[in-house]
Amino acid sequence: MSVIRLLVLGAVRQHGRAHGYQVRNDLEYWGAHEWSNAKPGSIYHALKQMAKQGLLHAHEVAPSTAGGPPRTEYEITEQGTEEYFRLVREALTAYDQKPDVLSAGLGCMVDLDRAEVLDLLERRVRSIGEWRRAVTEYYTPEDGPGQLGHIGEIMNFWVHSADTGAEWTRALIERIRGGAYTFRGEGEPFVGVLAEGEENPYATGERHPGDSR
Amino acid sequence: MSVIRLLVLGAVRQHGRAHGYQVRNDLEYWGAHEWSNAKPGSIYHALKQMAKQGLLHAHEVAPSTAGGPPRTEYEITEQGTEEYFRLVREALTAYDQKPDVLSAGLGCMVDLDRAEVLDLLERRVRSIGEWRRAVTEYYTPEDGPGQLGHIGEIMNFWVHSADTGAEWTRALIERIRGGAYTFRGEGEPFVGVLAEGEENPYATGERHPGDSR
DNA sequence: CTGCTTGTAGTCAAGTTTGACTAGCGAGGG
DNA sequence: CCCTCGCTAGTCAAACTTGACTACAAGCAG
Repeated sequence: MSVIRLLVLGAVRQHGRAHGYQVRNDLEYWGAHEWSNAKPGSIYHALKQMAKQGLLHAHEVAPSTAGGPPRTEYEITEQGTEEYFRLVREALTAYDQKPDVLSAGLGCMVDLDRAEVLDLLERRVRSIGEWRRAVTEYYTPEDGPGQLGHIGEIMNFWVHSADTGAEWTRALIERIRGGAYTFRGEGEPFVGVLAEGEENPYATGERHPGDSR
Repeated sequence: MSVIRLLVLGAVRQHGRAHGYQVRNDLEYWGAHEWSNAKPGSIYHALKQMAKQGLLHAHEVAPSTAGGPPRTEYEITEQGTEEYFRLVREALTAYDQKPDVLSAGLGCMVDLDRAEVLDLLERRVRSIGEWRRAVTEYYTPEDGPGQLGHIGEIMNFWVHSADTGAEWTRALIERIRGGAYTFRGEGEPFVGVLAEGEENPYATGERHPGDSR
């Protein structure tokens, strides 16, 4: 499960056709540089790699309109779209303690039907429950939990995270069931990418890592 | 902040002298393969890299006593010990939304004084608070939070994680203040590594990734 | 005593991530 | 007019991670 791939596919897909810098800006707009490893190097690498694997189609394109080196534009292929949906579904369902995966899934969930998202999130809650049961059974010695010493705090922390994660997911399910947000097939979708030249209202003000000095 | 480095340094340090497979087993004992990227490749790589950097001293040692290729034993150097403490402190203090970092910090916290750990955890709570303030101010548009659409759920999720994380940390502080666990200088330390040949009671039963088939 | 499985110990190539670096263009100051 | 700054757009080497693979020894089934 690569978060970067999911995010990049999602960004390219919403644009129809996008170059690397656009993707990079979208991810910043989503705040992805804060909660995932969405750095320029990773983004450009993911684009190239997925183009090589046929998930994206690369158009070698004109020298950029606004200075800088020539840029390549990408379009998502049918295969890429399939992979995209597979990744979104997985991100919403699987509990792997990686918060970035869920975050990315949340950003992309409106590309699915409301009903399916609800189903996936229900699954998520169940899978958290199963995980919790497995862990607590496994790491609870017969002679009481004291055996583990401070190492037990690690287990305690996991379990706490799982519980609060499940609780949050249930609340999200209620919000979505209650009609929040606009999902696939429900009319005008929420615009989650920046148009060409549009400025990012959530720009961090931090310098781009690519900038020298 | 490399979790692997922290874990590996911690394991080698507790043993005094350890070879790769021992470290690998300790990390499994701690459950680290579940909540971090502690795979054999990463572990051996970290050992070699840190040896190259002078954090560990490598003894090219006899062919293994129990089959398999000859093994190298490692000892932590003074520089490595410094780095170890730096990493533990950082892991306990910094809030970077990476649960594996905190987990590793918890596993190693007893190598510090009780008072210092309490101080570090208090800082952690404060730093979560600051982070929360920054995020909520930043990502709350003037015209109400509805602006963000479903993207707002990502922020919501972060903030929820931060809040429950702070709550858990406060509870941990209380447990430690209340006398739980044995910290540095408080007598017989909890044995957190497996002796040579000791079996791991928490072995996953899953096959080692290194095993063929 | 042959072949098969299990356990010990580690290597390797391929893929990914990181952080620093390059390079073109326009705006604005001096 | 020249020079620097900041923005656009991307590259690159070095480090790290992954998952599959190697190799040796002991146990044991037939």
